[in-house]
Amino acid sequence: MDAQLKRGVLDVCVLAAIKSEDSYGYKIIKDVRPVLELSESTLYTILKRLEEGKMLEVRVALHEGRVRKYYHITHKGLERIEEFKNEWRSLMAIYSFIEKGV
Amino acid sequence: MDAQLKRGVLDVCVLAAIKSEDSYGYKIIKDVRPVLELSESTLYTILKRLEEGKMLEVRVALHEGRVRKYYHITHKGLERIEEFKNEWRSLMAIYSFIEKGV
DNA sequence: CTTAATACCTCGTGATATGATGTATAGCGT
DNA sequence: ACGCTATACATCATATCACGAGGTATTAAG
Repeated sequence: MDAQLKRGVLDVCVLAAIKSEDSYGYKIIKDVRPVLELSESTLYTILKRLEEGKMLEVRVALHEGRVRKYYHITHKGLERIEEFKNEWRSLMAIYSFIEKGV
Repeated sequence: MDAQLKRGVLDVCVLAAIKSEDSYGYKIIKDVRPVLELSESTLYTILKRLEEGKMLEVRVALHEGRVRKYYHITHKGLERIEEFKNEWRSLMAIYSFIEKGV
């Protein structure tokens, strides 16, 4: 998929991936990949950004000798998802415009 | 609308605006604005990029003493629009993912 | 003469996706 | 013991791109 088109949806996809259950980087990648390819460097950049933006909270845990960072979505993160759903309506209008032309 | 979400659709919107009839910068802005806000600096940047990418061709004309640059879509430009329509299908799948979560 | 509309353009900045690269552990086959 | 793969994290340099700020020039209206 076009890199530019990804930009608007990647953040929200990551939030959606942790919405119903806390998750960690490696698992998020596996969950999101079937619907949208993303690299590790991209994911960890996004997670950091979302944390700075208070969209999620981090909790470190040990799992079979390895460190895992579990991410939990915040109220603000949930709001971001709702905001995207509203933007989707605008996107539908844009699609109509592209289909029909002027 | 979110700046990041725009990135994937702006180019195609401009192409759609000249698809059925040749147009020029100032008019393109007026035509696209109702569906998607864009500034002049953005539009002219996009037009230059699309020209470099052979998506459109330019023709200079005089209109009531003022210079106008008319843009005409190329075969490649039309292909770009079709490509977007395919990407739209992926985008729908992504939307479902965001709605449902994991 | 001033203001608004038409019509073009450039430059610097901030945001951000990604490949390359690095670190470390667990488990499995040979 | 050794190598390989999967798991799991992270950083940095680079390229792309939307946009505000600013610039030039003509026409028409007030």
